[in-house]
Amino acid sequence: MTANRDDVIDALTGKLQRLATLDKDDRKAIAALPFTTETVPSGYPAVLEGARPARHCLLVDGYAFRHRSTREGSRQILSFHMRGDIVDLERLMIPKADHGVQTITRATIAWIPADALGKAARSRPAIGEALWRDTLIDASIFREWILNVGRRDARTRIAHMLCEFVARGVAAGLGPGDGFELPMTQEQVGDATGLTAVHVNRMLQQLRADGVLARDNRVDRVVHWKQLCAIGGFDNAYLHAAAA
Amino acid sequence: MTANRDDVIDALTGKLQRLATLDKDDRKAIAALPFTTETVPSGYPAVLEGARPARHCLLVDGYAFRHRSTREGSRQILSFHMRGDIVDLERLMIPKADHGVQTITRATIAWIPADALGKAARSRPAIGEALWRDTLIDASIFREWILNVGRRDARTRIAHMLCEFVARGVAAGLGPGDGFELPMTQEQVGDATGLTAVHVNRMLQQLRADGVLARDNRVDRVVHWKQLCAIGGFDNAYLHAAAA
DNA sequence: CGATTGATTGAAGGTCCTCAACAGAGGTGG
DNA sequence: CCACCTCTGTTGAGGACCTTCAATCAATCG
Repeated sequence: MTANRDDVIDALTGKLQRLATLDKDDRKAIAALPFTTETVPSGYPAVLEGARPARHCLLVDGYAFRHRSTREGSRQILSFHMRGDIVDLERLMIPKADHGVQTITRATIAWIPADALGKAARSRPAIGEALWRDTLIDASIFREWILNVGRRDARTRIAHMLCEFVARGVAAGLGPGDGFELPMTQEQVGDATGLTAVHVNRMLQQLRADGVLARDNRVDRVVHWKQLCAIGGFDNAYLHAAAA
Repeated sequence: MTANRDDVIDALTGKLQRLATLDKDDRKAIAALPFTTETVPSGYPAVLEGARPARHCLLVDGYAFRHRSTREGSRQILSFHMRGDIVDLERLMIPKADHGVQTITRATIAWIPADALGKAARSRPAIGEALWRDTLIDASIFREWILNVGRRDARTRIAHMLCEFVARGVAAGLGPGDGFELPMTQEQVGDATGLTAVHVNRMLQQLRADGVLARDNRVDRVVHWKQLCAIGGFDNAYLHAAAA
C-alpha cells in the first residue's frame, strides 16, 4: 500500500499500453509526469460532484466508484474503478465534475496536475490516443450498464456487473478470475444495479447456492467465473480488449 | 429533406462550434470534408452491431437512436440523435461497432469517410478537441441514463428522458421547447427507459392529463416544457452547455 | 382492401420494494 | 478491557409498481 514512484508509473504505463502502442519517448513522457500520492480510507470522497479540481485522480491501489444522485437523493453507482484507472479523465475536456468519486476500500491515489496530463496528451499523440480511447471504452461500458439496468432481471444483472468487474480486474493484473475477491458491500452492489440492498442479499445467496460465489471471512469471492459469465449473459466484446 | 452540400456543412459546423472555438481554417477543413448523402426511411439500420464500416454517419435531418440487445433479445435504446450528431463517433478510436444505429423517422444521412474525419481531427486541434468533447458529453449523457433507468420511477423517468430530448433539440435549432414534437413511438420510449410499451402508454396518459404533453394527429407534443422538467427532476448541467 | 403498425384498455400476477427486527464483527471511548 | 455503537449482512411479511397476456381500434401501407 506504500506509494513509491515506480509503482505509480507502472500502474499508469501498464494501463496506457493496453490502449495504444507507446514508444520510448511516450514512456519517458509518462514517467516524467508530476504527481503527489496519498493513501485514503474507504469511503473517501476523492472527487466531489460539482467541483472543478485542477488535478486528475489516478487510482494506484484499492477500489473506487463514480456516482450520481437524483433530486430525491437516491444514489446510482455509474462505474467501478481499480489500479491504473484515471477516474476523472473526462475533465481533460469538461472542467466541471458532473458526478462524484468515492473509494470502496483503503486506496492509494496519485494526483496528477491537469495541465501536465493535458500537455502530455497533446504533445505525445500516442498518449492522447490512449487517453481518448480510454474515455471511449468508458462510454462503451456505460452503454452496457444502461442495457444491464434497463433490461436484465436482478440475478442476471448482478452477475453481469460482477463479471465485468472481474474481467477488468484480471486485465489490470489483480489476479485470476477464479478466486477474485469482491470488495464492495451489498448496498454498493444495489446502487450499481438499481436494486435495494435487501434484494441484492437474496440474489447473492442464490449465486452462492449456484456455486459461483462463496463467502468466507465476511468477503465474497467468485469461485466459478465462467459460470458466472454464463448466468450474466456476459460477452466481453464491449470492453474492446482493454480487458481481454 | 433534400440534401444539399451547404446544409450538411451547416449541420456539422453548427454542432462543432458549440463544442470548441473554431477559426477560419477549422471551418475550411470542415467544409472540405468529403461525404455522400442519402435519404433513408424510418427504421433504417444505419449502422449494424458488430460491423466495422469505414465511414461515419452524420445525421443531417430526421431522428435516430443507438441500441443494444441482451442475449435474450430484449432491446435497450442507448441514446437518441438528431441534426448535427455523428452517431458513431466512437469509431474514430474503436473500429468495431458494439451497438447498432437505427432511424426513427425518414432521415438524411451524410456519410463521411473515416480516414478523412480522423485526419481532420488530427490536423486541426480545435476540431479534434470538439470531437473529443462531443464523445465526453455523450458519455455524460450515458451516465445520466444509467441514473435515470436505475433510480427513477416510470413517470419521472419518461419525463426526464423527454426533457433531455427536447433540450438537445432546442440546442440543435430544431424549434422552441414548448410545442416540440416527439417523433418516437411508445415502444421506443419503453426501450429507452427500460419499461414496456403498455406501461409507457399509461404514463404518457398521465402526463397528458397533467397538461405537459398533448397528442393530436397521432403525435405527442410537449406543451409545457418547464413543468415537464420539474416532473422529471431534469437539470441540464450534465449536457455541459452543448445544449444550453 | 386485407394486413400491419401503433395506441389503448382490462385483468391478473410476479418481481422487487418497504418496513422492521436481529445478529455478528469491528471500532471507539470511558 | 469492557460497554456501546455503527456498519454490514440476514430474514420475514406485506404491498406496490410494473409486467404479461389479450383483445380492440384507428390509421397507414402495400
